Amino acid sequence: MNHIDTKERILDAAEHLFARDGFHRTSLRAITGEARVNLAAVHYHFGSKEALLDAIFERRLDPMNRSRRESLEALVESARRKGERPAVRDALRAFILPALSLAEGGGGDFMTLVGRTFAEPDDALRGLFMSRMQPLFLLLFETVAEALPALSRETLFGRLQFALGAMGHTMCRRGRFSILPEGISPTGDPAAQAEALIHFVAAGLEAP
Amino acid sequence: MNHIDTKERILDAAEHLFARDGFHRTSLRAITGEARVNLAAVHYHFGSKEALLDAIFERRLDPMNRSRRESLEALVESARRKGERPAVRDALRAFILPALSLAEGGGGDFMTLVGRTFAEPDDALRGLFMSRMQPLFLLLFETVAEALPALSRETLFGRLQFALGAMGHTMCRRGRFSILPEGISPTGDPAAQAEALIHFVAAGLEAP
DNA sequence: GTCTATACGATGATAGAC
DNA sequence: GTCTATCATCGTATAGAC
Repeated sequence: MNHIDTKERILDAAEHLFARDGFHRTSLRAITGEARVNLAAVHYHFGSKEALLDAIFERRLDPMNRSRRESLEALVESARRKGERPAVRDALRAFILPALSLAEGGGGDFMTLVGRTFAEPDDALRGLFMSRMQPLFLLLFETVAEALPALSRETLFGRLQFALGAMGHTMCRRGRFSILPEGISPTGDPAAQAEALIHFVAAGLEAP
Repeated sequence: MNHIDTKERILDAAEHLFARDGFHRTSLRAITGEARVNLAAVHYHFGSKEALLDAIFERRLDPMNRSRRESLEALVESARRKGERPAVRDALRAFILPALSLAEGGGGDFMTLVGRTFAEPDDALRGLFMSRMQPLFLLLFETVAEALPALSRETLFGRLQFALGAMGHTMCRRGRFSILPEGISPTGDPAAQAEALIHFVAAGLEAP
């Protein structure tokens, strides 16, 4: 009867260790050790190490993306009612703020894991993440296309790739900077950093 | 007497396979198989799988970064002589064009590997790359700081992180797009894509 | 249905013969 | 310098206890 506890304990331990050490460097034995379950429980409940990662995504990403979708659709609808175009910044905010909320509400490990997986060299792992993100990326693309009708779809697509790269890298590093010029102590405020990111990306997308 | 050939053959095979399959998914046995050398030769010549990756970086990254450094220093010097400020776009070009040249001149595998490592979740691997890049990143920071004196150093540092994220992600993916909206067939011209990237990033850095 | 014990092939690393 | 042999550890698979 404690199979739910077992699954949740495995998910919690794996989320924490995958975020801290990366997928490939985390062994199933480390996960089952931290979760205090048997090694074979992972394969019984999830099937494989990769499927365990997928289950982590399912648990947190799907609800977060539903919230993002609702915000984006409300933004487009509201702009249409007023006969205006949606603002690029509002579209970016609808995409970024749910991630910020999750990160500040105890889901910091997960957001680090998301950023790492978006930048993942291993296409099999990246595919797990991207297949859940693709519909939302397409919606973001169409929303920004409405906001910036002067850009060709090809140009906008290229710029959105750059924008996602900047956003993914920011989420992935989450304040862990590798290079620090003399006298720089970066702000630790995630909300301010999110606004700076939105400002940067919006300027790039809106470039002539 | 063929130890030089052995080292070079291992480096070539490892560069190719690390770029194609990623570091963790490439086994030493696959590398030594392709290079047609004994498994233990890797540890004799390089010491470990990680040290092999580091040797790959040393072989290509150090010459490329010397070229970047010369371009950046020439840019700053030329602007000072004319009593002007360097242009953000020129600084970005000095940084990006050597990578583009290498990619188009047969070093495509290496540039893919660089992009992958910049986005690498494993801090040990990422550190190998970052320690070689740090001096150049600092020079890029100081150059852009001269180009944009109105920005505080904290603001500029944050924006440069976003910019490096966009650049790294672009190099990492190198035309392999995961999401393609209806009717989009992205340009395959690397030079045009590099200019679009410079345009995007410059707009973000120069935002008010 | 849940969970455990145990074993399998492959991996990175190492020691020592030549 | 090069090679063979060997090691601990990895993800995975399965048989069987409760």
